[in-house]
Amino acid sequence: MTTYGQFCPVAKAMEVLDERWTLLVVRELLAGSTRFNELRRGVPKMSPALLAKRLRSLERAGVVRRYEADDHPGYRLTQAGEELRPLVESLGAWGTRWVGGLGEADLDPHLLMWDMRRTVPVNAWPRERTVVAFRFDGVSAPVAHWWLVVRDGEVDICDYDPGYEATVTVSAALRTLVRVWRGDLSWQMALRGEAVSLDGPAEARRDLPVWLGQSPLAVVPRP
Amino acid sequence: MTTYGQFCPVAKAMEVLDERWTLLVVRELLAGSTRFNELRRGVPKMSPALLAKRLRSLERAGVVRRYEADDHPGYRLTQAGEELRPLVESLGAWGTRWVGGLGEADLDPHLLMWDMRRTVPVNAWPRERTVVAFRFDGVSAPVAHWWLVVRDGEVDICDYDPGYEATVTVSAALRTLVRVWRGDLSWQMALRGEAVSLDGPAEARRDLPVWLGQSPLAVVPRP
DNA sequence: CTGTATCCATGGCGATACTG
DNA sequence: CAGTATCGCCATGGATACAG
Repeated sequence: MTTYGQFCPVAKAMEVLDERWTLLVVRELLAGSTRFNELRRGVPKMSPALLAKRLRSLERAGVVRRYEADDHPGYRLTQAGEELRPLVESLGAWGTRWVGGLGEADLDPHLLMWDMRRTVPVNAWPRERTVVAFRFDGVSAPVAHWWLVVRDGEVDICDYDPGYEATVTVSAALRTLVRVWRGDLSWQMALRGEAVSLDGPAEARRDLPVWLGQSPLAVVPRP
Repeated sequence: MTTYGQFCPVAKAMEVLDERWTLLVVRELLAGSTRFNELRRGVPKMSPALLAKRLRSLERAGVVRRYEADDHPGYRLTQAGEELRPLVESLGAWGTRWVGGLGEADLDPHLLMWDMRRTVPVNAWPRERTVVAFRFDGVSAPVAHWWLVVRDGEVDICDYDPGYEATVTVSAALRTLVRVWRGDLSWQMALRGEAVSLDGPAEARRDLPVWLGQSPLAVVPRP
């Protein structure tokens, strides 16, 4: 941890938080991840060594506590860590409003599916098992096809065919679906312009935008 | 600017903001500084080359706009920059609550005086010229003595005797006065315990805590 | 599954000096 | 006053392999 040589609380806070990846790890913890590899999936481009290092720093700073339960370790936020929620939310709102341009490298389909997995409104889905297949155009084969399976309030994602027939198939450029997810583009506009196309029974096609919804930050008003 | 390879708005925001010093420069701009050397005084440990570099990055990111006026350049926040205010405030509140421990290197008297200069409640001061002298114990000679001069709603600080007689002299360990300023310790407690001693007419001694006040973040409730 | 160990290149950043 | 120019270190962190 490098220091600023200032007593200002903003500077003291940044000494803890300004290192690369730190607030993204906090974001994952705020989203409910606790296990090491669960955290990794939220920050896949971060090396495990660095994640371990950051977790130790955050522990020393009193933001995170490591615990052992059922013979497997886990991490949770302390009260100090939990109180970073408004800060991370501000950051997300600001990023939504003012940092729109996405590079090709930002378009990670795994992260999109992982994000859907944890925020999809399961209560809005049919009670019986429902499978949504995704086909991303212009993405290399191994990550172009994904499946979202919802059953009994449980959500799973696969990058292989789970064997059940898809209720709806969603086809779109990855960039387009990311934009819809972020709220840069509405479901309505995307479907009307055929930037996203759906395949399946009419009723399911009608309901799909409600099933998937959008990222929690999508509601942030744009400048 | 290093990237995270994530479309998440939190990550996109951090790409702009997570580099060392960046949010401290924004803090200075939010506090009203506009000129290059004025900004420098708020981040004295930052090299001018690095400050220039950060200002350019922030300009590219659309957070800051450089302008020319009266033949001298200046910097001001754009709307995107202004909207960082709640974020910086959250950061300050969090730092106040959870990052209390100050190292010796954090105790910079120049920053303390500079911070007072811009937030002192001038309307609470007498109308005639008023001088408060500071004597910091255990600080090397050239920065142990300071003067705060208030007249006609104008505040000035000097590190040399301005020639006018001091209305009140404040003597304290630098750490103590910093703690009072941050709100870690009340004026009342500090004066009662004689951690801070005042010299001057009774009325002025009584009013001094109101004249100086505390940092805006001092009101943040502690855990 | 939960991390460690090691290596290496990059470049960030601190320090200092200097210029229009 | 408002920055540039230059230098060089060392730490950051990316990559990969591996271990309990």
